[in-house]
Amino acid sequence: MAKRTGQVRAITLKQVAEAAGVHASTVSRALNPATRSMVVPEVVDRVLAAANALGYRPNLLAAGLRTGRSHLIGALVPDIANTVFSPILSGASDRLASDGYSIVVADVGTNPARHLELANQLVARRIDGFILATVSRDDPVVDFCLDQHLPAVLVNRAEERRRISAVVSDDALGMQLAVDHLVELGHARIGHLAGPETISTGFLRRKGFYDALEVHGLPAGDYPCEAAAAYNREEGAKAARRLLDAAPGITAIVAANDLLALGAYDVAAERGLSVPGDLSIVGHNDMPLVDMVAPPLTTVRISHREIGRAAADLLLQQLTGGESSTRNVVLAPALIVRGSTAPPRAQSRLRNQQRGAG
Amino acid sequence: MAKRTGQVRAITLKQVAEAAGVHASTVSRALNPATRSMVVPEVVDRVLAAANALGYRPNLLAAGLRTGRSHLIGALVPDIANTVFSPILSGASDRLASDGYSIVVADVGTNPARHLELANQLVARRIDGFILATVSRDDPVVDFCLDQHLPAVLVNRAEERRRISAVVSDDALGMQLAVDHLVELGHARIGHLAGPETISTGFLRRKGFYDALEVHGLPAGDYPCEAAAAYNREEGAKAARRLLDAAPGITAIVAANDLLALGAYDVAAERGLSVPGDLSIVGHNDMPLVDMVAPPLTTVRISHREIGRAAADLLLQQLTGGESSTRNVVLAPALIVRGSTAPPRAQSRLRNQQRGAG
DNA sequence: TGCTTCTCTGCAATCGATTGCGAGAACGGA
DNA sequence: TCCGTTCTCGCAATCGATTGCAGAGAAGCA
Repeated sequence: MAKRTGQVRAITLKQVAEAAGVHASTVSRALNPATRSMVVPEVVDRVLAAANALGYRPNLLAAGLRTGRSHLIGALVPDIANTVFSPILSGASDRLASDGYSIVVADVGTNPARHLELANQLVARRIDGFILATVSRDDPVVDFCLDQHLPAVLVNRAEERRRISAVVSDDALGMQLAVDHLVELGHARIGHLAGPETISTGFLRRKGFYDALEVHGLPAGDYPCEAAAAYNREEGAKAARRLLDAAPGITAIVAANDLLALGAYDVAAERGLSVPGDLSIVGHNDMPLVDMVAPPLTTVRISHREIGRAAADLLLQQLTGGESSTRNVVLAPALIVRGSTAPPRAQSRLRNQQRGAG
Repeated sequence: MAKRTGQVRAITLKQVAEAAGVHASTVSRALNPATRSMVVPEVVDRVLAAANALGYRPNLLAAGLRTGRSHLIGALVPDIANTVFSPILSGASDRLASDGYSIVVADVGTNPARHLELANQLVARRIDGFILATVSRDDPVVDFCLDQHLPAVLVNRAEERRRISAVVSDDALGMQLAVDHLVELGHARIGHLAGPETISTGFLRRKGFYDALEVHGLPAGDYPCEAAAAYNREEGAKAARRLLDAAPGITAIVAANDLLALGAYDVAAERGLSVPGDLSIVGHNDMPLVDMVAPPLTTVRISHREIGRAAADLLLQQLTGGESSTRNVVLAPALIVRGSTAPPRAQSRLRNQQRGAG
């Protein structure tokens, strides 16, 4: 008697048509606001009533097959669980949902060979567009989208030749804010804990850091910089050790990312350096909970949710308006001053090192 | 000359058939491992060669329409950006991807009216199954899935009548571990900072807390408990204030969630109570970075990624094996002892309060 | 050789919605 | 009354892959 398995059979257009006493094509037109004017109001009412009574829901697979538009957006992210990417997804999903689009997420991981494979899989699903949150500076998926004329928007990273629209945080401004803040506090010897060169933010923030120091006329010889192999605490700590070894005179570190900054915290603790007494540290991103660490991290805040929303906006414009001119949306970050930065103490670093060694 | 808009037209089955000199149905059979045996190897090779040469990718929309299986899984989560749900998604996505399934995420937010609406939208996409990460104890979507015979798996919460498979952490065990640890340290007056009663984890952890105290034969009168209105720091702080006001004698707090625990940190700081000297605090979940706060939080670790993976497993079994017996997978949490718990100091709370007030 | 049984492949229907085209009704003007 | 428009609506093709059915040919058997 009861169905053992398999869903309840859904109501189809044809059944609504039968119930309303009209042809399926009429139902289709009556239900679509764009074509509703082709049907007399009386019939529209009858169709709507029948559709409601039966609880009709159009089969989006069938509609997608016919129209070529699936109303699905593919999102390629390196890691869904990353606190940078998940708010981006959330913001984009929010914006897209209000226009009837859904997001299919593909966690591409770090293996670049998988990128194209997963992109192809999404194309096989006939997704209408891509949100590319992948991070590497030269990404084959970008060319892939260009070749196939697939609508796409980059987030967190712009395409150097500006062939694809992008939404990014102003990394140069972010670094400028960080450096300005430290210079104002009196720091003159500032080091940079960079992200990987192959990742766009790693590259751009490093450049931003140099440019920012330039503005203050600080001497080129005092720009120590070490790049971490990955954006995590362990690699941040390793790079921080190299940085402090290579440039023991620095009184402040600007990190390319909060996790790197926390790696620097670990190293400071190792070496008996107090933060911010002996060493000021600035992060980037304002991840959740960095206001709770000891000391609370001064960092550059980026609204990732906003980035996601803006990316969705750009994509929708491409999809609906046919707006095809590529453009970059640059969102301004803000410096959040907390407890990890303070004026430098003269000689304090040395004193502490001795105390730590004793 | 160049296409102004619209994607490059994709290769279809028919084109492959033409190139291989066979009928489309033969191509379909040759490409599908399950039906490949119906085609002679020589033809299979020819078809595969043609498909590869043309770069053929089957249109999953068309296949889904015909077969009724979209190979899409819908995930309903309250907040994609939440550090609890994003690893669940990540784990599930990982597991599903290896079987050719993709995840469509729907951020349902807190508005329960939207739940059914979004669920319906996903059904219209002909998703093959649901992963329900929604949190409220009575969720209309559960009945919806049952009514429509839609395969579904709950995560982080079981269905009381066991009508749907679920993957959960053992909340009772988690609370037992926390309480055991505190009792071992010498605490006798322990309070509970509970989650909202309407949320399943809030309810179950509270129950687990009571049961755990019972095991140690601790008197019923000493079970102070205050429930937060939501799982966040602010509400956690409010509830912690109520808890400390109502039961000033407690020397330890077991929180239902890390964020609530951090709210308790804020209140401890407000009142001049040192953690763990005057007050030990235990969290739940082991969110990223809680090892970096001051003091590092002792908490019950749940592997949310593992939960996601297990949920995907259960769902795939339902989808492919036809395994329809509902079952609950219970994952064991682990206590991670860090710096926020210590033996109670006799009278220390009082002393500190006086010092704080002075 | 004649008959059955298999094996392989092609034919055509099908999934459900959309849409170009044309038929018929309604209407206005002469 | 007749003709040309305009407005509604139905017909049927279409999107691209899957699959039940049947037919062609080969193989097996007497």
